[in-house]
Amino acid sequence: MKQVPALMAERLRLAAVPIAQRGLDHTRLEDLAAATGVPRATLYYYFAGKEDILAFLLRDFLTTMGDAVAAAASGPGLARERLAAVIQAQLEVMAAQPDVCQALLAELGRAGRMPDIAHAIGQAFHQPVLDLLRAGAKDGSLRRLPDPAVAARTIFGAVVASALADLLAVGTVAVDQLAKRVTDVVLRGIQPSATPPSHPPTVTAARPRRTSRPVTS
Amino acid sequence: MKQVPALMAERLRLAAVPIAQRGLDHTRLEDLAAATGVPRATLYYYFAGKEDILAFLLRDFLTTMGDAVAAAASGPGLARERLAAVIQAQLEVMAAQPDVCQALLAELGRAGRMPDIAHAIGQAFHQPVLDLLRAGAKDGSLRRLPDPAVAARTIFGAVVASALADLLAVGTVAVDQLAKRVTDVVLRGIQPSATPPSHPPTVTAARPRRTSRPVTS
Amino acid sequence: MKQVPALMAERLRLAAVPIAQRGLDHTRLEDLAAATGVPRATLYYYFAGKEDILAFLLRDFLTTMGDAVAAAASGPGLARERLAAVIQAQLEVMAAQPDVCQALLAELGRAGRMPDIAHAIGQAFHQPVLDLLRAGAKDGSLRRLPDPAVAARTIFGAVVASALADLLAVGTVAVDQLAKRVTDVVLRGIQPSATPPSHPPTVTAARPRRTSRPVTS
Amino acid sequence: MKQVPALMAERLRLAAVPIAQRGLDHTRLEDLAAATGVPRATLYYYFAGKEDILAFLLRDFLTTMGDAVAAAASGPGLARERLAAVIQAQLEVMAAQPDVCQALLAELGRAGRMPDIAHAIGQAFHQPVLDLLRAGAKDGSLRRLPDPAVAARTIFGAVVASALADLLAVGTVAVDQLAKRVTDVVLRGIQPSATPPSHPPTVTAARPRRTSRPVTS
DNA sequence: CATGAATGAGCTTTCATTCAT
DNA sequence: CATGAATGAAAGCTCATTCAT
Repeated sequence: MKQVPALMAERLRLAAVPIAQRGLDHTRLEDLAAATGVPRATLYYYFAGKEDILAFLLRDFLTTMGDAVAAAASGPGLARERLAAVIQAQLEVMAAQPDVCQALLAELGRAGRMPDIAHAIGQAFHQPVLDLLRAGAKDGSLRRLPDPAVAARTIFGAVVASALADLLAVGTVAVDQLAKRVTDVVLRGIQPSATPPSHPPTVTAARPRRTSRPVTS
Repeated sequence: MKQVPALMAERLRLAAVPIAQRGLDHTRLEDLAAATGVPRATLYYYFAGKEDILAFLLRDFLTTMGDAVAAAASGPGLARERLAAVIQAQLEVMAAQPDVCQALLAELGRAGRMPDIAHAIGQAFHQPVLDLLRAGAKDGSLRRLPDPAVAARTIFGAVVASALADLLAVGTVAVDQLAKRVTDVVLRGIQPSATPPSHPPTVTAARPRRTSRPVTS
Repeated sequence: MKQVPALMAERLRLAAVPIAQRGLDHTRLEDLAAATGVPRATLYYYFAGKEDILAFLLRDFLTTMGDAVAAAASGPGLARERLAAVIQAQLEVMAAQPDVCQALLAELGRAGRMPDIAHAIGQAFHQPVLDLLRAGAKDGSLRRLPDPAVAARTIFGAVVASALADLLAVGTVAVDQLAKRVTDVVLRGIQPSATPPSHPPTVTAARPRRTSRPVTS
Repeated sequence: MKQVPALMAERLRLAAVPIAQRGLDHTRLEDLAAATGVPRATLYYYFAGKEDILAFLLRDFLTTMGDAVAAAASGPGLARERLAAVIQAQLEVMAAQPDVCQALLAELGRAGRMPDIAHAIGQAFHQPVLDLLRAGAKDGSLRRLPDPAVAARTIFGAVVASALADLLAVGTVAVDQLAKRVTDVVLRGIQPSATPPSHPPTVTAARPRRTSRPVTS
C-alpha cells in the first residue's frame, strides 16, 4: 500500500458508508469509487483491493480509538474513574465516526482475521479495560473479580451493543447520557445495593431452577 | 419456501458450519450442498437461495432460544432470579448450537435486515430482559433503572460478547461458569458494594444449577 | 408420443398462448402446465418435451389449414376463383386459431427444421397455390408467369403478413374484408391496368442502373 | 451501451451467423464470443447481453436498409418506378447482409418487442412503401387502393418471403432477377390484364434501377 | 502519477427431465 | 395411469483485477 495522500485519506472515510450499509462483500469497488469520488483504478493504485481499503479505514479508526482510550486510561484518578473515562472515550470516538464504527462491527469477523486489526481492537478495547480492572482491584476502587477477562469482554459487549443500538435506531449516539447510564450499570450492576431483598435468598435457593417446563408431580 | 422434510431440516443444520467459518458471502451454495449432503438443485427446490437457507437456520435457532428464554423468564421466583435463569438459558442454547450461533453473529447485519429474524432476535434477547428489568423494579429484586432499555442492551452485549469470545477462542462455551460470572457482573457491577447485600454474593452459585431437566423427587 | 385424450387435446390448444407471446424458448414447461391446467409430469407422460407439444399444436393447425385449403382449391370454378377461395380459407383458419397461428410464425424457423411440419406448411400454403397458378395459366384465368414459384411465395408472404399485422395490431383478423383486399392486390396488382402512364418508359431507360456508389468522372 | 469501437463493430457482424442459424435463444454468449473473436466479458463490457448485441446488429442493418430505401424512394421518376427501386433496394440490402437479415426474420417477434427496432422496421419497410402508394395514386402511376396500408403490408410480405425463401434454399438472393419478378407480380398482379397497358410488361426490366443517389451529369 | 479499457474466473440460478409411488 | 419430488446440466452475468497510455 502506497502512502495515501491526505486529501484522498479524507475522502476515503466516505467509503465506510456503503460498507456499513451493505457489508464489504456486497459493496463493489465501483461503489467505493462512487462514494469517494476516486476512480476505481486509482484506488487500485493505492490499495491492494477492497479489503485493504477497509483495513485502512479500520486502522485509522482504531488508532484514534486507541489513542483516546489510552489517554483516558492513563489519566489521573482512581481506576474506577478512569474506567468511566475510557467508556466515555470509546463512545465518543464511535459517535464521531459512526460509519466506520458500523463498518467495523459489520465486518468484525473479517477484522478478527486481519492480525494487525485484531491486535488494534485488543489495544483499543480489551487491554485498557483489563488493565484498569486490575488496577481497580489494587487501589480498591473496583472489586476483585474472579475472572477479569470475562468482565472486560462483558464491558466491551455492553459498550458496543449500546452504541450500536443507538446508531442503528437513531443514527447518532448521545454520548454523555449513554456513557453515564452504561457506566452506571457496569459499575453498580442492576440489583439494589443497599436494601437487601426482603425475603431471604435461601428461599430461592430452595427452588430448583428450570430451563424447561417444570413437571407437576 | 416449501415445507422442509424433517430429515433435510436435520441435515441443514450442518450448513451453519461453513457459514460460521467464512461468512455467508464467502460460502458458495456448493459448500452448503457439500456440508449437508443435499444436492445444490435440491436446496433450490426448497429454498430461494443462500440467504433463505440462513434464514431457516436462524429462525430455527431463535425459536429454540425464544422458547428457552420464555420458559426461564416465566418461571417462578423473583425477577432477579429469573433474569439469571434467562442469561443461563441464552448461554445454554448458544453452547448447544455453536455453529448457528456464530453464523448469527457473523451475519448480524444481514439478520437485522430480515424482518422476521430481527423480530425473533428481539423476542429471544431484548424483550424478556426488558420485561424482567421492569418486573424486578416492582418486586424489589432489581433496582429501578433510569433507562431499562439501555440496561437491556447492555446485558445483551455482555452475554453475547462473552459467549462469542469463548466460542472463538475455545470453540465451546463453559456455560455454567460463564453464566455465573456474567450474571455476577451484571447484577452486582464491578465496583465494591458500599453496603454489601445481606445475602452472600455467591448466592447464585449457591443455588444448584441444572442444564438438564430437573428431576422431581 | 402417446395417443392424446380428446379432453387434453382441447386444453392443449391453450398452450399456444404463452408460446405465441414469448416464444417457445422463453416458455417453460411450467408455463404450459399452468396455461393448460395439465401437470408438468403429465405433459411428459404424453409428450417428449416442449417442442413435441408445439409440434402437436402445429400439426393440428396445419391439418385443419391443409384440409380447408384443399377443399377450396378443389372446388368448382376457374383457377383464379379457387385461388381467391384458398386465400380466404387461409385467412379464415388463421382467424379461427390466432394463437397457434402466431405461435407458428414465431417459431417458423424451428418449424422449418421439423420435417413433417415443414412438409405440412408446404401442403397448406405453397403447393395448392402453385398448383392453382399453373391451372390458371392453363384455363386462362391467370396469366402465365415466368416463375410461378416466386409468385407462390409472394402470395404466401402477402397473405401471412397481412394476417399477422392484423393479429398483432387488433388481435383478430377481419377475414372477409382482408381477403377481398389482399386478393385484389394479388390478382390485379397495384398499377392502373387501363390507363398507360403518361410519359414513355424509355425516358427512364436512359438512366444507367447502379448497385454501388456512382463514380463521378 | 458504451460507444462501440469501429473494429469491434465490424467483427460483431459475424455474430449474426450463429443467431441466424440457431436463433438467439439457442446461441450462447460463448458462441457469439467465438464467432466474433471478442471475449465474453468484453462483450458484456459493451453490451447489456445477448439481446443488446442483436439489437445493435439489427439497428445497424435497419439503418443501412432505411437509408437505401429512403434514397430509392426519394429518387426521381414516378412513384411506381420509385417503388420498384425501393423493392430492389430492399432486396439488395438483404442480399448484402444475408446473416443479419435472417437473424432479423428469425427474431422478428423479439424485434417487434424492442421499440426502436420496431420503429426502424417501419421506417425501412412500411412507411416508404405506404408513402409511395399514396404518391402513385396522385401522380397516376399507381392505382388508387381502398386500403393502402393493407397493400403496403402485402408488399412487405411478398418481398420478405421471396428473399427469405431464396436465402434458406440457396443461401443467397439473386437480387436483380428476384426484384424483377416480385415487382412484376406486385405491380401487375397475376391475372391477365383485360386491357394490357400500352407499354410492354417488361417495362420494369427495361428500366434501369438504382439503389444509390443518381449522378446528375 | 493516474486512469479508461479490457478480461479471466467463477458463482448463482434456472429448468428440462426422471422416477418412485 | 398420473403425478409430486428431486436433480443434473448448463449458461448468463458480475466484478475484481490488470495494463497500456
